[in-house]
Amino acid sequence: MATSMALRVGKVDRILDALGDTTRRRIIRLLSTGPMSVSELAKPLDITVTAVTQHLRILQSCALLTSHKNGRVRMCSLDATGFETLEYWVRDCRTSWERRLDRLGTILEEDDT
Amino acid sequence: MATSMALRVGKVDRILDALGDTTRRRIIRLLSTGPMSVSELAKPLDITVTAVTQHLRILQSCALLTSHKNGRVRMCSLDATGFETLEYWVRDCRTSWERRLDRLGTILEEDDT
DNA sequence: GCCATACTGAAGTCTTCACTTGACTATTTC
DNA sequence: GAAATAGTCAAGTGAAGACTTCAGTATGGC
Repeated sequence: MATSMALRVGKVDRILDALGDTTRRRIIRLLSTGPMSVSELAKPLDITVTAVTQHLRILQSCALLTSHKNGRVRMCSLDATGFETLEYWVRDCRTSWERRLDRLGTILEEDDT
Repeated sequence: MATSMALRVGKVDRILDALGDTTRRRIIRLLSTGPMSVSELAKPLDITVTAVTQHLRILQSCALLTSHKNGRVRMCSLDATGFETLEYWVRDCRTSWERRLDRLGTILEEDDT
């Protein structure tokens, strides 16, 4: 990222930055089948537990994931909070210009490439 | 990205990769107020038109954006298709383990960090 | 207590990808 | 037709960040 970024990024930006990585998406897919520990995640992903921890921190910081440590084992599960935030954004994003289309649809016509 | 990636990525993966960039999100926010040309986008973003074109290609390849060239001017607008795909994914993702929580909620209890 | 297990932290490497520049191809206007 | 405008293409640069390794800190079992 050559752009400034990180300077006052909102919730949604942090969520989309987090989801913009293959490994983190794979973590989410794994967890959608049920809670898993750090090393249980590392195995199928075929990366070190350190790498997993780093991803967990990011996913947790934008409320896509929660974890609680039980003894020496950290158990991870998905967090609805972040997904709800994202869902609202996507819907807003879609409807905002669908409304515009409705308004204009009857008035204008399009030309194609 | 040090991971292999790009080897058989699905629609949603492409969408989330696209949205995982600040500039592309800013393009989407600009377009949510109405269609704009390439150079109209470049101005507020404060990057070259070349850079904008590159982002447009990516956004278009995952159906977040459509454009039609009218003379020498390319007009860009958002495309509902990609956003719908994403909305479904987010919802699925959320509900999949909310159902699990419902099933387990009455049976087990949690312990905290 | 001692060894194994489960994870965390700091520091370094290496790849990807966002952006630029410079040259080129339409279109529009005069 | 020349000049200006709008955009595209190819190639190169720089930085962000996804990994790794190695060392360190709990916790659990013997």
